[in-house]
Amino acid sequence: MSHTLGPRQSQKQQTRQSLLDAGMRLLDHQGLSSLGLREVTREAGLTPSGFYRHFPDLPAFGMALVEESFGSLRTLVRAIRAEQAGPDEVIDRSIDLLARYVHEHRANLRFLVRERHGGVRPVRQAIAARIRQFADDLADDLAAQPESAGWDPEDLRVLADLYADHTVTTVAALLEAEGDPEDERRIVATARRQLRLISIGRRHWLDT
Amino acid sequence: MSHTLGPRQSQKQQTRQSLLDAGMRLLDHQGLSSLGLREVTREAGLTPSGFYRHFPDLPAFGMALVEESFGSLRTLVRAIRAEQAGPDEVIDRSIDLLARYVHEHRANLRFLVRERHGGVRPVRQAIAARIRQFADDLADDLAAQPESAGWDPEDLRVLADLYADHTVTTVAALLEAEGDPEDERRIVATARRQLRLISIGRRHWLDT
DNA sequence: TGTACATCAGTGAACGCGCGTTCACTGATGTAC
DNA sequence: TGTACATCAGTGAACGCGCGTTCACTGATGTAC
Repeated sequence: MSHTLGPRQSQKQQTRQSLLDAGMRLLDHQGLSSLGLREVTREAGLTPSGFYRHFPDLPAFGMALVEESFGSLRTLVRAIRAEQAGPDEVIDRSIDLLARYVHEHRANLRFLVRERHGGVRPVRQAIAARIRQFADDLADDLAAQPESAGWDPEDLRVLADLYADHTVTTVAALLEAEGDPEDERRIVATARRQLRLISIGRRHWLDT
Repeated sequence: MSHTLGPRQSQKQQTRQSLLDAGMRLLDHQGLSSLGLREVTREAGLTPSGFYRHFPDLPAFGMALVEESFGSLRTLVRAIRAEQAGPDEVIDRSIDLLARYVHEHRANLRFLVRERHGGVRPVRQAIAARIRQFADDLADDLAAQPESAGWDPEDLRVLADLYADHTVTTVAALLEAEGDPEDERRIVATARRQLRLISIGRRHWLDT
C-alpha cells in the first residue's frame, strides 16, 4: 500500500533537508566539531528547539551529514570502478570524471576530506570504513583484469590501496584549488602522469 | 654580550612552553578550531588571564603550535631526503625512519595531518607551503641522481609530488593505527611495496 | 653590600554573550464517525 | 460531507553554564645608587 506523503510528512522532510543543507553550507568554512546547533538552525531559518523534532542531538546530526555526503558519492565510485586501471585513455577519462565530480559535489567532498582526519572519532571511522570498502572493490576489479594474471592477491590489494589513496589525495588537491582553472589543470595533469607511472610499475611488477 | 636568562625570563619561557605542551596534549583528541583558551590554561595550570602575558589571542596561539610542530619535523625531512628514492634497502630504511618518527612525534604529526585540511585557513596554508617545500627539495634530490638522466624536469617534479603525497598518506595511516603493532606492520609492508612499484615505474618511464 | 623604586608574570573577580537543552504552548494537519 | 478530537512540527521564553576578555591587584625579580 503505497501512498504519497501528506502535507505534514513532506513538510517535515523538507525542513530536515534544509537543516542538512544549512549544515553543509556552514561546513565549507569550518570543522564539524565547531559547528553549533543554534548556528545551524539560524542558517536554516528554524527555531533552536525545532532542531529536536528532527535529530536527537548534535552528534547524530553530524553522522547524518556523513550519510548524506556518502550518498552523493556512490555514483562517483561506481563510475570510477567502471573505468579504473586500464590503458592511458581510461586514465584520462577517470581523472576527468573526478574533476567534474569535485565541481558538482564540492561541499560533500570537502566535508569528507576535512573530517577524514578531523576531531570526531565515529565520523572518522565511518569515513575510513567507506574508503576501505572502495579499495576492496577496486582490488576485486583489478583481479578480474587480464593484466593481473600471476599476481599475488596481496600485491593486488596493495595496488588498489595505492589507487584509492591517490584518488583521495587528488580530490583533496582539487578542492584546495578552489575552482581556479589554472590550478586544476596542473593538478589534473600531475595526477594523470602519476597514474601512468603507477601503471608502468604495474606492467613490470612481475619482471624481476 | 651573551648572558643567561634571569629567573624571571626563564620562568616566563617555561610557562609559555607549558601552554604549548598543554595545547598539543588537548589536540590529540580534538581539532584546533574547537580548542578553548580556558581549556588550555586549565590544562597548563594557569589562570585564564595569564594567557595574555604570552600570546595576543587564540589564533596566534594556533600559529605558534604550527611553528612548534614543524620545528620537530625538520630532522625527519632532512633524514628522508638523505635516503629517499634509491634501491630497495633504501626504501626499507626510509619507511622504518618514518615509523620511528611517528612514535616519537605522534602529537605533532597528528596535529599537522588533522589541520592540513582543517577549518583554519592560515594554518592550512602554512602546512601546505611546508609540504610543497618538501616536494621541491625532493625534486632537486631526484634530479641529482644518475637514474634521472634524460628525464623531463616536470616529470621529476610529478614524481617528487607522488613521493611526498605517499609519505603524508603513510604518516596518516600510521597515526590511525594508534600504536597497534599489528596494524603498523601491515601499513609499513604496504608502503614498502607501493614505493617499490613506483620505483619500478620510474625505471621504465623512458622505455616507451 | 644595602636600600628604595620599577617592572611585570601571574591572580582573581567581573563583564556580557551565545551556547545546548527543557518545557508548556499553538495551530495546522490527520483521523474516526 | 461535516464535526469533534488527536497528533505533532514548529514556537518562544527560560535555565544554567562556560566562554574570551578586561582590569586593578600582588609580590617576587630586576635595577640604580
